[in-house]
Amino acid sequence: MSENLASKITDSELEVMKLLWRAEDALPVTVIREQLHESKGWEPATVKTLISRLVSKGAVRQEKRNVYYYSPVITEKDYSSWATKDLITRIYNGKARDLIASLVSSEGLSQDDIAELRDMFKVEE
Amino acid sequence: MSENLASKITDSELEVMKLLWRAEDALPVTVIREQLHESKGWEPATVKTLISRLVSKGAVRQEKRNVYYYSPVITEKDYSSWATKDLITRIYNGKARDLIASLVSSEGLSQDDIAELRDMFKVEE
DNA sequence: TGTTGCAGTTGACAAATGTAGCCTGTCATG
DNA sequence: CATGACAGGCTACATTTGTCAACTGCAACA
Repeated sequence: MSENLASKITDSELEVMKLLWRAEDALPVTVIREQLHESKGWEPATVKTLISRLVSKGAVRQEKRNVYYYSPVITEKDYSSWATKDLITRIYNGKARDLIASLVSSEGLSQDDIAELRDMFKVEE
Repeated sequence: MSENLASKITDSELEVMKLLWRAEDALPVTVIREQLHESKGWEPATVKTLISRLVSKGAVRQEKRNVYYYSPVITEKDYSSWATKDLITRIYNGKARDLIASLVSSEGLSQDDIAELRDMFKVEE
């Protein structure tokens, strides 16, 4: 892993981040816990651990009200940009266009996708 | 991590794979060891461990000559396709075009890249 | 006011990962 | 033939990650 702030978000932690990103506002543990129990079957303790780790890493901020409320520090956009760049660095020798070339060749894209992309690049003049 | 064969290749192991991918032919440990000592400063033992793990995982095949020669089972193309798809699944909600949109917006692509891509999509009719 | 519930904190523990040493047998070389 | 280098196989050990339980204190509620 090329080192960075966003880097250290692990797969499990990412699930928490996704939740926070989707939320309008800061969330109390209660909500996070419930949702991740639903979707992932994680026990309260597990969720608490993940949140704590994210806070230590500076990826999530806690805000004191009656009870702590949590909100993301790292934005989804920042994170996905970072992750993408990381992939490109590690696997495509730093060449973004190699990534796309790979996508285009290996049925990673549907015909629709390709059409859409063609438009995208047309407009993007 | 979405599970798969290629999945289990770790960052360190990937360095070994890259070497094998670049090689025309199967390589003896000697060569692998030397190169990774150069580029990564890894001790012989470390390299041996990585190779062993790759063999157990079925990502690398060993072929007995005087001494074992190693060659990749998983191709670079397969691996990068998998890794890319994995990124898309995990971060872009499975939508490849979101990945590309992200690249286009967040200066992940140079003007040259974009021009090149436009051509790519033109031809790719 | 005593009791119960849960947020926060700490500790735990197995599996995976990064990194590396030791031992043994073989093979080339003196 | 004796010896030294090194391949292969096994072991080791710290750190990270995935999962979770136990303890502690506050706060609501009977």
